[in-house]
Amino acid sequence: MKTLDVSEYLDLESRSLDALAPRQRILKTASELFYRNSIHTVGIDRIIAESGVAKMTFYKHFPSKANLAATYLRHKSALWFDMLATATEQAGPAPLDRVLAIFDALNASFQAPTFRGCPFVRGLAEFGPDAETPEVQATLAAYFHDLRKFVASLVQPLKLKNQESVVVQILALIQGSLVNAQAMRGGVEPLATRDAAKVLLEAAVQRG
Amino acid sequence: MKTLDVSEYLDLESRSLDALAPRQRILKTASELFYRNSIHTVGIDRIIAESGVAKMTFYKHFPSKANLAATYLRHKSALWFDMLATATEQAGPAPLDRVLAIFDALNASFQAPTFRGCPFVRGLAEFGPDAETPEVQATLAAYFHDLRKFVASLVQPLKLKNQESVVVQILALIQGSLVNAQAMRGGVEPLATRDAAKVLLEAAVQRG
DNA sequence: CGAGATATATACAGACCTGTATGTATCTTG
DNA sequence: CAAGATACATACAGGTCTGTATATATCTCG
Repeated sequence: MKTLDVSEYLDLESRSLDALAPRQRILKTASELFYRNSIHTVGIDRIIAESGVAKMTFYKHFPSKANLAATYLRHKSALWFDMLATATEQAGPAPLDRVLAIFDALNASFQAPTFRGCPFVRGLAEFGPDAETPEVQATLAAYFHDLRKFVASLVQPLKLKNQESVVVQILALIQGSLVNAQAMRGGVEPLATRDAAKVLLEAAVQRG
Repeated sequence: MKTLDVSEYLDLESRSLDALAPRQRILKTASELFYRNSIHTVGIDRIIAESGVAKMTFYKHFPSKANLAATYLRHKSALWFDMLATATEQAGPAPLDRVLAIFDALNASFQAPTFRGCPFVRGLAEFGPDAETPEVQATLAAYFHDLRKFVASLVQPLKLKNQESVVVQILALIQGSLVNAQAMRGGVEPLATRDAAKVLLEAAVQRG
């Protein structure tokens, strides 16, 4: 997992727009618009208008829209991994609890009225393999790589024989619960995927 | 599950382009372009050019691009449910086998070099709640509703106490394995989610 | 054959897109 | 205070987008 400078991203959420420097104001506005709608349906002009910034200022800070999109994704990734680290650490030392804390964190984020699914799955949908935006695609690939590494680091202490399979199962439950929450807002048993992860982990532990 | 006329969609895949009537030719071309890339990044002009059809002919058959997008999604839905029905029926009468057949079908489709993830998850990513395309959004909602009903109909014979939770778990594994396959092409244990479904179903049966 | 439907070719309107050019104001800092 | 960096406002170039208009050709079928 590459280290990432989160200083740029962390307090973007709490501060109000006009208390931020132009670059942060652009990033905050773009982040909300990109996530609420989609990247392709939000134009530079709208981001500039809503962030109250001049066009030249925008292009001084972000050389292209693709670079802004990649920065937005890195921003979301930093926030998400920060939340994951906090949640798993607070869950105590037991590996099982730490993995299950992921699903508690997910369920909490589903409650937000602004929840719109996983930014990275949605990014994959918009920027497929044929898209000519290498920075965006590299950012997406890095996220999925890092998430897998993170889950593996939580599962690793269990010393399971088939660790790779269990990691893939947990990842599937994570992504699947995100899709479920996005596709059927509320009409879904919130604890179901958490319970599933518990059953799978306990079964894997028993098998050794 | 609403009945759907699949006659328009079924043999679209096998026949060559110039053996099809204009409407089918447009739909086949659009389907491939939309799925390989995305809906927003493929323009009407490109679909017209590659399907070898005049612009007026296109707008005679499809009143708008949104209508074509919805038709594309219905096309994908019909193919997918048709494949699911075949796979589950061929799996025999045992409910467990029938559910697991879903994952065998999924793993088979992951092998195709044209695989690009779930068209409906990707559709959600492009057409969020704020998009002004009611036909597309209704088609997406119908798909997720139908998939849930389908899984429920497979689980129902098991007469489980917590059937709703098990259905949600299976759905999460389905969507999660689709995301995994799209995000980490090949670098994933193919049988992991199938095994997970088996463990979860057996545990649920034991609990009654 | 002949008429109506269907498909074709091409041009165009109007809106939106990303990115640049030009010039002015404000803010920081030595 | 003065100078350089930073941000502002506005206009514009060149491209793409969806959808329409106009006129011609081909195909079906009574």
